[in-house]
Amino acid sequence: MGIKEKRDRQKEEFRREIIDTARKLFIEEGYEAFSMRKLAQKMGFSPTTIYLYFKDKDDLLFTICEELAEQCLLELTEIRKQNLDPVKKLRKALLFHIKTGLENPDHYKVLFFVHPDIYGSQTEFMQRPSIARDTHLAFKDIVKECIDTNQFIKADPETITETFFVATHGLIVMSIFKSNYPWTDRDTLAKKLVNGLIRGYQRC
Amino acid sequence: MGIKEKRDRQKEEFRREIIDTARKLFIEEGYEAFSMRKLAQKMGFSPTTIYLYFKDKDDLLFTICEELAEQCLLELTEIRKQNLDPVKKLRKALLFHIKTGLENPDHYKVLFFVHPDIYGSQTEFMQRPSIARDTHLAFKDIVKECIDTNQFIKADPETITETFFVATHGLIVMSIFKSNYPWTDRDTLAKKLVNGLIRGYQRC
DNA sequence: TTGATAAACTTAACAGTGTTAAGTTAACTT
DNA sequence: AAGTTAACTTAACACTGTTAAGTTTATCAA
Repeated sequence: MGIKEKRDRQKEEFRREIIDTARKLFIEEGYEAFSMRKLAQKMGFSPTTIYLYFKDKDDLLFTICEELAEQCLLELTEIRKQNLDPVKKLRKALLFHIKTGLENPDHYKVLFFVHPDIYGSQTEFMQRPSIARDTHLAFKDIVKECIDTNQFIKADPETITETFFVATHGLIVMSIFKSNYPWTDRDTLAKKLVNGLIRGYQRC
Repeated sequence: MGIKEKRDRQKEEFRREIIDTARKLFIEEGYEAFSMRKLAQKMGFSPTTIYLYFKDKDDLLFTICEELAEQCLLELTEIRKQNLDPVKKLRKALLFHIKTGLENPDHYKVLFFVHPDIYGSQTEFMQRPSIARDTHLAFKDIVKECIDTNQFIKADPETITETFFVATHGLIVMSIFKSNYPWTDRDTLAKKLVNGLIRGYQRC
């Protein structure tokens, strides 16, 4: 059965080639201008061929974005391991989230604005392994540390995690979609937002 | 010149009819399913007719959304007038922003996710009158009040306004685009977010 | 080596989209 | 009544994602 395995590997390689070309096109042309036909042309294949490797456009785009999310998770795991004050870890993690979003606007758009229901309900999200789930859990663990060491006021870690997440998400999304906003320098605003939020939950 | 005025009025009325039908279709079918051709069919006209009244699709959709934004501004002005503690006013205003966004997801989507650069740069935004500008200024004024009465720490009102805005924006956007998120009850999260943020900027 | 089988890929089409140039009909003015 | 202008339509362009059906190519057994 050596030949079948070889074919499988070749198929896997071609899949990779599609992903890589798509990512390039996607970054070059941006979210709105990307199309399956353009991708096919760039690869020298007919558009239909791609459908033999990916269910549909969303499936392909999502695969690309999950690969980026994987890199983020790695960085986040790195921060968690550091021997730092949990609050400082949280600040780092939140600022990293913002930085990654701003540096990869197209990926971020796909990750949050196509396929509205890919992860399903909360239970489905938590049961099925995914990078998004692991990222969420990593964030939540840092928040938990802040609460357990009495640096944060007593509250539900899940709620606080979600609060932090939507806030930083808002900054990223606003910056990506309204290129002239915010008017305050983005780094300054990011710091103000993160510090403000943290202070809001810190014991004083 | 009575006849010309009459025609102008009729034209204005027809414009209104388009807006009203479009809004209905838009709310019924949602952001993704709306199309100029469907609208034209619903009105019993050819698609091209609409282009005699609106420059393009974005122009039409934006008109609809600005009308909703106008209602929001009215409510916001109402809150400002109330004889309340400025911090309480700010809390009310922010919660109202969230409420309006969640109750009008389709309008909110158009307002923030089509036509990325309609308002131009900061100077352009501040010079040209628009509902968006007035809303921003109303928010900023409440923030200013909080700082001037020494309830908030000393900081640039513009920066704090933007911080608050992007945070609440994030909650709305996340709720709209990911129907299964957040998992924490939306009202609870809205309160936690707003209270947390305010506490982060309050003197203690 | 030949014929059958299966995989890989393409053609052509469907059903849409926003938008515009050119043409037609209807209304008003002189 | 003839000319002008405004209102509206037809037909087309240039796209989009997606699929059913057909063709080519490669692998395998006889």
